[in-house]
Amino acid sequence: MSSLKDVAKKAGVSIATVSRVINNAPNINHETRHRVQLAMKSLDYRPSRIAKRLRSKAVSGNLIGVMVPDISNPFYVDVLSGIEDFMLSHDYLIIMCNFSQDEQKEQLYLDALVGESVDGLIVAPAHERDEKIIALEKDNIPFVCIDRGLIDANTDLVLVDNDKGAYEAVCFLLESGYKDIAYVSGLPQIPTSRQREQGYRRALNEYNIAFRKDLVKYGDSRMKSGKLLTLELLTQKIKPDALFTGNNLITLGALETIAEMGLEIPADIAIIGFDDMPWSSTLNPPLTAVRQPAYEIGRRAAELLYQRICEPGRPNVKIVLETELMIRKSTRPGKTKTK
Amino acid sequence: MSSLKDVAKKAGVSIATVSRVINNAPNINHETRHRVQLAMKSLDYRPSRIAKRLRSKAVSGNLIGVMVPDISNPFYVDVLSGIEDFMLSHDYLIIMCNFSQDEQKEQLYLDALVGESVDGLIVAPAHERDEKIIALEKDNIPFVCIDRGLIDANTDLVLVDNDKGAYEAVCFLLESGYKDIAYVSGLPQIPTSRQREQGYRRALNEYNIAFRKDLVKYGDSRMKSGKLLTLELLTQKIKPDALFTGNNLITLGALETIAEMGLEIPADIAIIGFDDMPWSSTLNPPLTAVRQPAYEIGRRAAELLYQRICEPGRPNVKIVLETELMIRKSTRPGKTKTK
DNA sequence: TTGAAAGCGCTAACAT
DNA sequence: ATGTTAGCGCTTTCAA
Repeated sequence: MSSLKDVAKKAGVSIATVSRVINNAPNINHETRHRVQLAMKSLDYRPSRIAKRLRSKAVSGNLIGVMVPDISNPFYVDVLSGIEDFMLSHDYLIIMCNFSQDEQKEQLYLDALVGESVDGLIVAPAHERDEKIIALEKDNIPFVCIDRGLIDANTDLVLVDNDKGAYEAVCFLLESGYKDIAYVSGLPQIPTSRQREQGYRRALNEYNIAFRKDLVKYGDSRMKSGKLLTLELLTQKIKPDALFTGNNLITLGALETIAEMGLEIPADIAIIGFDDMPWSSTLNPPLTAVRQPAYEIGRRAAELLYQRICEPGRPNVKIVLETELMIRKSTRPGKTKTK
Repeated sequence: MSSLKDVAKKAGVSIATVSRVINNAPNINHETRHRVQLAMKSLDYRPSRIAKRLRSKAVSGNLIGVMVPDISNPFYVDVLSGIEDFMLSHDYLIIMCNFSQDEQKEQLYLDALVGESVDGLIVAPAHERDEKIIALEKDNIPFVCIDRGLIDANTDLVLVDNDKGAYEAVCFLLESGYKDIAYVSGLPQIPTSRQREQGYRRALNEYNIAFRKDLVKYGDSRMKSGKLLTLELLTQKIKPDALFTGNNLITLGALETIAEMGLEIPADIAIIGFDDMPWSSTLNPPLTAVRQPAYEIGRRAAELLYQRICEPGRPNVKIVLETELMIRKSTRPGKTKTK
């Protein structure tokens, strides 16, 4: 790899001049610039981003970190796409960290990211009291939270109205005549799990249906958990007639149990999932789901981070995006209030 | 952020000594080491990975780049997981680059990656004559290819026997009595697309079924393309009675068209997809698919890269993993040779 | 066992 | 309009 020095020598100028043409500073002789550019071409010069970052951290090092809890979750994949699209167009690279909802792994990654002198972070905190994330403020490294807010810190934040999304889904179920609606939750320490439960309860309440403990099951937020929890639900004495599943992976797991038990949707059991997926309509039957604008979340978060990097002092902003209930066929039609 | 200098001052030693305890060099006074460690703790010291990388590129900079053509494809997500799991345990960070099968984007990323002085790359080349990748050899940066080999270069390579996987799938279709089997392909310049077509043709040949041009459709490798191509296929004069789809996204698209046309699987049309997905069994009906060990591919590739970083001179190795036909319900049973 | 100092590739004063 | 130079935080001789 050739360096500034090599280019300078070849072009017969000082390294400062080369640096100037690279960052196209004003006041450069036209002919000089040309000569330098030629030298760069012929040497196949590519600037060292790390040297640049090491030298001047004020200015863009063009690298950010993204911490997601689960890369196998299509939701986060879409978020990542949104982040990547925005960042690429600003010459930023992304270090992807998949911390698997494991706080030790999270800390490992955080330290490494700091060591890389990233310009900023986009993070889905493990939970709302995640001091490891809060600590970033002390280190003065810009970050924006996605999906999950921090309780003791005022930060940039992009998420969705989980309570409302859940509320609408459960109301829809209730209006369709379902009464024994179960909620298959993810990890209760994750804010979204609880906000969605809140919406669920709010809907029940509104329709004067008593909340029943045995109809809510907590697990981790993965497919296997959804599968197991659903099995529990469908084999206990009081069986639900409808399932509200806490995220897309849980939904998939639930679907598997339902299929294995030979149950029909919606004849035997109805289901609405939180998170829509590109293939939701190809499921059996097409799945009714609460759609989060995942790509948009990512894109907005990236925008916010970029702004903050450029202008560290600006006030924090919280962006709440809307969910959308995608009504398909996993629920029996009809507004019959009688079950 | 505190630096070596800060720690050195606090511990009352030179920065060289601090560096030594960090890299636990031999010959350090026990008491000194302790003092330094204390200082590091109290200052919350985290080493600058970029300074390290800048200084000594021979030794591990602990950063690699991964270039995938499509992060929305669950196959690559699994590959990424495999890479990440291995690399994390070796203190490596991953810069994720999603080049979207766009060669300009690919070049952009490649340059940036070189600028980051990554220790190595894991790449799925855009096609088998991708000179941008081959050029990495000149720059002396280690890389291993996944999923797609390079034709003019001898490299480390991890992939699957695509020909065989396709062959088995199509044979299975043939044995089940299907005769007009279509192949919904991805981009023909991608080696896997062609290898899978090869397997398809080989099977046809074996069963004395003439290859028919109008039963093979090429598109890009995304869901929409699968959807469109399938629509073409199912509305043309000679309709196929079975579909062999070139990758998971294409499969999903095909499924969508089939559903929209109100066709039943396998009664009206059979389908086998290349690539299995975690939710294949929850599809309607459970999808028969050619499973690639994606996670394993990633893991092996990471291993290979790590080895090569440690021992640049070792001979190239090519790892060919086996596919597995996951027989489920998207195909009509029976060995009837009569259609 | 420890320290001093050079230098990795770059930017940003400061000179000229 | 261009050159000189001092670092950024680290590793690594070379000395002591």
